[in-house]
Amino acid sequence: MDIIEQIASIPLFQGLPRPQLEELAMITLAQSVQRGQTIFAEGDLGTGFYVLVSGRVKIFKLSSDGKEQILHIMPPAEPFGEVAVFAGERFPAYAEALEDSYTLFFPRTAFIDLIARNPSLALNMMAILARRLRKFAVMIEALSLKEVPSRLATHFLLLSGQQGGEKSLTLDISKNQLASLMGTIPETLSRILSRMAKEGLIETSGQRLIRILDEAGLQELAEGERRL
Amino acid sequence: MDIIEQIASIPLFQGLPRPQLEELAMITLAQSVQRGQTIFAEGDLGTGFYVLVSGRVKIFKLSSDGKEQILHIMPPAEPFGEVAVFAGERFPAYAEALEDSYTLFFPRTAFIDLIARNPSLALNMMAILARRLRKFAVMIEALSLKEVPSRLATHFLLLSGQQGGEKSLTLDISKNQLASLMGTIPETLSRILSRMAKEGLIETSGQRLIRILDEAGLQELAEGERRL
DNA sequence: CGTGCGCTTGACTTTTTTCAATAAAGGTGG
DNA sequence: CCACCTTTATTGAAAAAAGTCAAGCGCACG
Repeated sequence: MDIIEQIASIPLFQGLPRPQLEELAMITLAQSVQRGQTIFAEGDLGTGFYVLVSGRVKIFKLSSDGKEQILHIMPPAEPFGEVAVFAGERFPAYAEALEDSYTLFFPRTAFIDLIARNPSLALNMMAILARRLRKFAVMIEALSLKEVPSRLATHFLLLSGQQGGEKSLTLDISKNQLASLMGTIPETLSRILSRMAKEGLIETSGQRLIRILDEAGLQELAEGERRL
Repeated sequence: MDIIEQIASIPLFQGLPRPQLEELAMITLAQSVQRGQTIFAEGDLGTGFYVLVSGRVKIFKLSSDGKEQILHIMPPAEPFGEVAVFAGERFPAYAEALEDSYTLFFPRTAFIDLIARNPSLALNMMAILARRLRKFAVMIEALSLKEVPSRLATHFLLLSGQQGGEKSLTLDISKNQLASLMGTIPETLSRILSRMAKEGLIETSGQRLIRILDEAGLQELAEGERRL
């Protein structure tokens, strides 16, 4: 697949006329990154942003004692690092490839220039930023209002919802990473999972498969009306 | 002050040519809200967004058991509710006036229309969204990485930094609300404040004045290198 | 077939919350 | 301006939740 096609298939660029896609292709830098490799670090100069074409990337913050808090796990087709382009010059978090990945890099100035000439691109971009804000608001609520079992139940229900009500969930990250995403540590996560299983809410098979057995029960947990 | 001047003084609309300011003024709805009054509720249809002209507004989420998590305290000149305009049709949180306030309301369709014709407005809007994302990322980090004393220390240092290194801070919200902002409860906040005072890190006078006595000590707390 | 990393489990400590009672502040109306 | 009343803040004791440290298991990978 050539670069223009790749660009055209990114939701962010949906609706852009052909000539501007070509223009984008001219300024794009294709980049392969290996699993575990850092794409950018917090504080780095943000001279542009990335779009993930294939693979998976985690965006995270690091505390002074080295613990990491995952902010996003980026699936393909999502832009990342774009906040630096609009809000300031420095990246506010780290980005690291979880798998061998392939990204496109868009330099800041050329991109801003393009936006200035293309309202539909601007609207796409704003929709993406707004959606992300919404997701963060949910995360903040979850982190601060609820205990870990509630957060976890919320997360499972959300995943299940995203997968069309599917009762069998495949975690796409390790439990260590899930713990970080939930704002806790692996030990606590592990204990809570086994308590959930003991109460017949879920069933785990292998280390990445989770089956929801009692959706209503999880719902109660999520809302704090029940405890383990 | 007439509406056009009010609009022109809002950073979001910086750089808009006069005719478009006039256009905006035509579609704007001025609105007074009293302290304690709800401006919109989570789930309400977002037919537009607001800009705060005077007063203060809190944006918050409510858990099923009624506890609230404050997401923002909006100062004058800031837009709010704009996420609904770009990401979907429903407001993702509640907005309530903390003081008697005065807002301008901008209907969604007319605003999107204007953006489509005005790149600089689009860029302003993106900068605001991006800045907000950045702030949320910091909040998520704080909520999940640190214990309450660290979060509080971080918050004080941040406030002090915003006020140009000023050592005397005036809280612009009640301690109940500060507790919610820190993701904890008033009792815990109260205990931690008194421990901070006992250790000579801060000094409180009245219920809204805090003086930083030992900045380096707060710094250590914030970074988890010290405990109370 | 062993080594390593991720995951689990147990005992213990620390932190935070809960519940309840009291104290202080701020605003209101006399 | 004061007394009252509501709201907001503080404090104590006990319970619960989460984190730390340490040890052990198991599966994947070389």
